[in-house]
Amino acid sequence: MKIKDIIRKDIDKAFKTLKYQFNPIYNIEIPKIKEHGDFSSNVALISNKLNKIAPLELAELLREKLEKNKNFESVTIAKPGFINFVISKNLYVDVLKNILESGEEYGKSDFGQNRKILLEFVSANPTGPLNIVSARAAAFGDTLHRIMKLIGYLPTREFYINDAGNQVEILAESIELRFRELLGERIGDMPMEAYHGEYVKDLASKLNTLEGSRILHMSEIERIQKIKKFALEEIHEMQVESLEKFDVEFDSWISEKAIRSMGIIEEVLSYLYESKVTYEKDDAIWFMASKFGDEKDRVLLKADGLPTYFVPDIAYHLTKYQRGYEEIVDVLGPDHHGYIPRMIAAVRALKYDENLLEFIFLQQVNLFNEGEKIKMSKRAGKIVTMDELIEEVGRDAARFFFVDRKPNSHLNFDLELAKKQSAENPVYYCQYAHARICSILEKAEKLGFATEEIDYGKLKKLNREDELELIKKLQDFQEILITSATQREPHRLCDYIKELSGMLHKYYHDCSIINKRTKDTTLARIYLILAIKNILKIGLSLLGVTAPDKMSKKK
RNA sequence: GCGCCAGUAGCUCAGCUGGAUAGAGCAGCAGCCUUCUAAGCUGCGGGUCAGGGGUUCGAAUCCCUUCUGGCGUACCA
Repeated sequence: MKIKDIIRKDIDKAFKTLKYQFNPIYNIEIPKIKEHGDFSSNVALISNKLNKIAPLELAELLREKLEKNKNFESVTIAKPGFINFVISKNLYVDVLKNILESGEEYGKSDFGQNRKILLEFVSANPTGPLNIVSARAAAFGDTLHRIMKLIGYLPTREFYINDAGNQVEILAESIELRFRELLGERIGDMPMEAYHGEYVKDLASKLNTLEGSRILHMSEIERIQKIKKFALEEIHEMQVESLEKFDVEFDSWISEKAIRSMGIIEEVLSYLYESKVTYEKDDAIWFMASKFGDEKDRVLLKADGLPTYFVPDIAYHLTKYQRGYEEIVDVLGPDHHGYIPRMIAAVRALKYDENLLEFIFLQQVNLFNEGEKIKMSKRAGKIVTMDELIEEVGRDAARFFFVDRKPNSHLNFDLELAKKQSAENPVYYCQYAHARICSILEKAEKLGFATEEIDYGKLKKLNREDELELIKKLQDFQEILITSATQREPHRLCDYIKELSGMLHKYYHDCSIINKRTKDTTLARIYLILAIKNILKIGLSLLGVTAPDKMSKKK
């Protein structure tokens, strides 16, 4: 049980003995200032309005009740009506014991109650290599997934492949042009709308190896079909490989083509027709999105009779509901927010619960090189790919860096800086903390301190203020996991790891852990850093970052 | 024009969903290696939380408004 939960229980109990109304939505937090105790609650302030009693008086009544509780060393009240707690050392010891006993399993909980959550992320167009934005999405989504899984949710990672649209046609045509060029034809300049990246040439060349010139003898339709199929497979494989390098896997790949062929589109359309929320105008079929909160109506079927992108997307979202997910999370790029109202409108029209559906926007990634912003354009072929990024800064740094900020903040990434100053990247700071502990443990082992069997009685020896602060920090880990998952803000975990690492580095400097003369204290300290190591390792692995035992020395 | 996101130290960003004296990391300056790795630690300077109103015991956080930046506003996907 978390310390905060223990305190909450005690406060609730104390409150019930008083004859006052109380507001259960109060906070328990770790105050910024040490003088305010280990933990602090605003329960008296919050409940103030429900009663005709001054918050300070109410706090005093509570204090009198809580003071007798053995969980607390002291309970005091402060200014407007805070109640501040200094907790008993037994609670600290319990925290450490718990971490050490659980080992790598620590952090596991049933908080999520096996709720089925769909996480859709990346979902990049199958028209080229994954770019930086996809890399951010991959790191974000995957970490969120790992955290959710650990705390008892049942999350599914899903990638939606837009393999049925116009852009695939254009890709195939681009490849064909490069292919003809390869065989000696003069093609002149590539059309504006074509894909210009080098990978198009690579694909053309591979196509040549596989098929040779015989595909030129096929009919136009047959040929484009052939190239499309080839390109989709190749690019899919390329993307999967990039993701693998990033240590990101998906549980489910859903193809737009498959959705189209499953009859769901027809299902959606006929439902909408029957609900009388469509009409015909200018030879097109429209959905009355404005009746469901969107700013205007949207086209479902174009004048040429083909569905817009919107329709398969509705169908896709329908499958999310039909598959029984209790929370549906779409992680989207910054340029898609305009389409949310229409998707919600569609969900409403289909009579599904829009509250299950949630959108997260990852803001754009601005790449800088030597202080200059790099313009990216997929079609023009000017693009820094995910592979290039991993190549340059490494997987650990890239993953950490992408998760280490709020999702809806823009991300400025200076490649040159990341390369030059890789040693100053926060990820090294955290990894070093882990490696540092390993090296202390190595020394301890050489000196004959056994760590296989832990004598929990020794933990009482931890008395230093920084040691208790460290334990306090450790006990916060589970809560960080929960808020990271429920708020969809895994950057909180990065912050936490950075802070814990900082505390460890400082502790290392202020206190020599191994001291042959005070064996018991040394053992207790070893147990403490073992617990820290455990948390660092778990935390880093949730981020997809390695926790090395050694760092090679900087020269 | 309308909509979404943002605006916090010179730079990059946190700020636990309304708490007490707003914090890190870079960059700058000054120190710390015979010791468990100096990829580290300590100290100093640096702020009108974009501006202005409001809500209340209490606001960087919530509401209104102005300004600035990014993105969106297709019978493209």
